[in-house]
Amino acid sequence: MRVTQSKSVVSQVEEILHGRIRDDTYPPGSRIPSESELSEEFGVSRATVRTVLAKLAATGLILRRQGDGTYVNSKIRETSANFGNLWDFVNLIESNGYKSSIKALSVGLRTATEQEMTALSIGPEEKMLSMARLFYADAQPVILANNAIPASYLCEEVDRIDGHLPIREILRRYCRQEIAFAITDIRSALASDEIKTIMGAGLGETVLELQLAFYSKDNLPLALGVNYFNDAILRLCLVQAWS
Amino acid sequence: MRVTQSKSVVSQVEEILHGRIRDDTYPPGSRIPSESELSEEFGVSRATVRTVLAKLAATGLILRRQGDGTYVNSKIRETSANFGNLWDFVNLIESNGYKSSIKALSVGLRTATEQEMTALSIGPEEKMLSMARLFYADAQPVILANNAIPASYLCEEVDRIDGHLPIREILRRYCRQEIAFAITDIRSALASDEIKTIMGAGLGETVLELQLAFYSKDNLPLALGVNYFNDAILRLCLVQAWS
DNA sequence: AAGTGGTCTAGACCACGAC
DNA sequence: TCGTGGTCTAGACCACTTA
Repeated sequence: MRVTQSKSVVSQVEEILHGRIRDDTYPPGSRIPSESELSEEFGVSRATVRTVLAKLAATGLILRRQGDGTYVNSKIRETSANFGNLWDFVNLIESNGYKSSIKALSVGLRTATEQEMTALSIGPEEKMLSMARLFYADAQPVILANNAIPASYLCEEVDRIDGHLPIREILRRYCRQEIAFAITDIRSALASDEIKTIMGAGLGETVLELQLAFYSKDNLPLALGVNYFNDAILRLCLVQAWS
Repeated sequence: MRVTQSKSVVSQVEEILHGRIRDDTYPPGSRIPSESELSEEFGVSRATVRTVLAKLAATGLILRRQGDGTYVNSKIRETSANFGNLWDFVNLIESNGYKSSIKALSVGLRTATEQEMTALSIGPEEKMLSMARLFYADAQPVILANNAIPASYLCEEVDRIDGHLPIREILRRYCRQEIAFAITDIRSALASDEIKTIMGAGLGETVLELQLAFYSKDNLPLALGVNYFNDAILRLCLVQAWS
């Protein structure tokens, strides 16, 4: 396998090894080649290989034992949610074993709420781009996602916006902004009548409420979100790994 | 500041920089010295400095901009929970601005439940060390934590166990096992009467239920936990950062 | 004793942003 | 243009596990 210059060497090697774990070239519980063997195979330095293996170990996908070797974690399915892709709902739904789809309920401008004015440090005259979307697991609605972006960030007309895109992609395309970090509050809540109507049968008495704030590298607040999550159907699953 | 050989150079530099952010030597929003300046100050290579800065950036504590510099993230309080220490409840309670304390409700042996036998791949004759503990924020109980460890892992007498220690420390001291990774399911639930009785006033209708499984580097399941979390009082807050 | 991962160095070159 | 962070290399030495 040769490595080209278009993407970074690290991310290329990462994709290859990730793929080998996914397709059982390296089966669960098995030992994968040593750092020196991998660095020789890919024609890269051992430091580069170590960077990749450290990333995979951080997600819990592999376990490393000094003096012994590196093993594929048999307790973690490749598909299971981990911290990095946790709020990637499409991925989350599919890793729960369903087919995912998105329905855009509404996309449009409105005035900012009190809460938004505080969180985004904007004035009362400022408009917000507000989006409501419903994520389905097979035919069952499981996540109601409300997101809002200050309209001043928009570089394009509102009616050109594709309501099916993830928030990260919307900010990238229509605002030319990149998310650097996000802060999430996780709460439990009683399912309101409105949510029960929208989410339909298969909803328990309670839902998970995820309150999100997205920021740029310049510490600029880019967007706010409130997501209602039907945890009777979907598992919200986190993996933590320590070195 | 000289660096000794007792701990790793990386962790020493990390502690120093972390401390400087905590005590406002590097105030929120300010630019911190460049990689070369830091490597010169500490007498370590630039690679070592980069390892430290990558760790801090992964927790969202600093923001790095190529061609510009490295800045202290003003949106993240040093004390706020991040992924690495998320299930460190003492830390979590104190980062919410309370004084934390722990009450051990019960510590003892019992037979394994069906669920535990499946999750731990053990037989019906196997005993479990079961612990119930209550975490307080000031005088208010906020987390009810139930943990169970297969009794076969124990190296010491049950009555010598200190019920106030965190699960990681209990496994270390009394079982000589180290946690390598953990899998958590987050759910919302109605507060049962039993929980209402234990947690008392200040509890909402719903609670967060955190179901945990801890594993060793050998992929051995070490312990299971079910935690009930009063999210009316305590914020469960996650920070994610992308490179 | 041999092989594994863990730590650290010194230096090269590149991409990007501010001035 | 200059200084910043981003990427990658080659190699040294150590700690640990296994045989």
